[in-house]
Amino acid sequence: MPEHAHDHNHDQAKERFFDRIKEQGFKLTGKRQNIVEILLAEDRYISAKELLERMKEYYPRISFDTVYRNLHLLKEERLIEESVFGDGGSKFRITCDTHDHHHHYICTRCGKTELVEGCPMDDLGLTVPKGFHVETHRFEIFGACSDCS
Amino acid sequence: MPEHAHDHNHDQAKERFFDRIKEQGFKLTGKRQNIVEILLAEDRYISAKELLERMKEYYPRISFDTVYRNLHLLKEERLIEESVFGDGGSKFRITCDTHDHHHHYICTRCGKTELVEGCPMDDLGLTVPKGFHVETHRFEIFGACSDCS
DNA sequence: ATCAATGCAAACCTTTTGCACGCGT
DNA sequence: ACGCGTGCAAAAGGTTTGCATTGAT
Repeated sequence: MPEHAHDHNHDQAKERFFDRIKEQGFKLTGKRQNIVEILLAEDRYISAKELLERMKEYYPRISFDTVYRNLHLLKEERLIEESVFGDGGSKFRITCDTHDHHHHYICTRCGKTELVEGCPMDDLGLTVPKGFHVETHRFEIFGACSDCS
Repeated sequence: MPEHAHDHNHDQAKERFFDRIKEQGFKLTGKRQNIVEILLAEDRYISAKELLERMKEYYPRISFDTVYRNLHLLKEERLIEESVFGDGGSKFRITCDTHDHHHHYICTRCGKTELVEGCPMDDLGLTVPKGFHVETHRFEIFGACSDCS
């Protein structure tokens, strides 16, 4: 893959996210663009706090409420994913649109992720207890990535 | 199983938990006993808030700090388990000592659990990414139990 | 021009901490 | 008697909300 191909894919992905926002009837504001850009460039789980700090570069007056409101909106639209880390705080990452349903290896140091192959709900041959109605599940593998080891 | 057998097992289990606390050099205070008793009787995930309310029956002056301090201690000693629910708040349940490592079906309404047979880390045949050092994992299945459906 | 999005401030909820007193050992 | 455990009060941290203003369409 040529070196500039990555940036091209990156821009393509960005436009796809922007289109999704507009299609859903939400305004494509600078802050929303900025959130998508940051999450897309980082490609890892980052906290609302870190996101806020990064956004202050372009929007010095931005505050937590705007960040959270947009994160909730983007999550509703399934453009980003949320995970509650060990310390109880949430972090967010851009949705990997390469796969539909998936799970992650998550680096607890830097938030970087790798896809898990398969899903325990499909592959584990589970016997769901009688009368139990499954709604959601959570499968996450935490540890240190190769860079952070 | 005769009707009183359950209570007998229950008392046996209770004593085992109390012994564990003493063995580790911690004082067996009334509040610690009460927490174990409540969690043992409930046999489901309950929040610090609910626990506090229940304990007020016996200890009207008890406050959150004591509840949390004891929950942390009991969790350190692996006598209880913690799970972060969808709303971001933690809930706690007595450790099922019947199995060592395990996962749960968890009712999001009442907190009741059922054991999951097997563990995705063992049974999924995972190929851990090169350089990734696995430390912990989380696998939980949420839904409505037969009582709450 | 319209109505959603934002900034500000304040509230909210869960959880944690410092300190002096009380209780299990 | 000793020192951990507890209550109180206050703070911390992350997240949410009401309201007036700004800005994308």
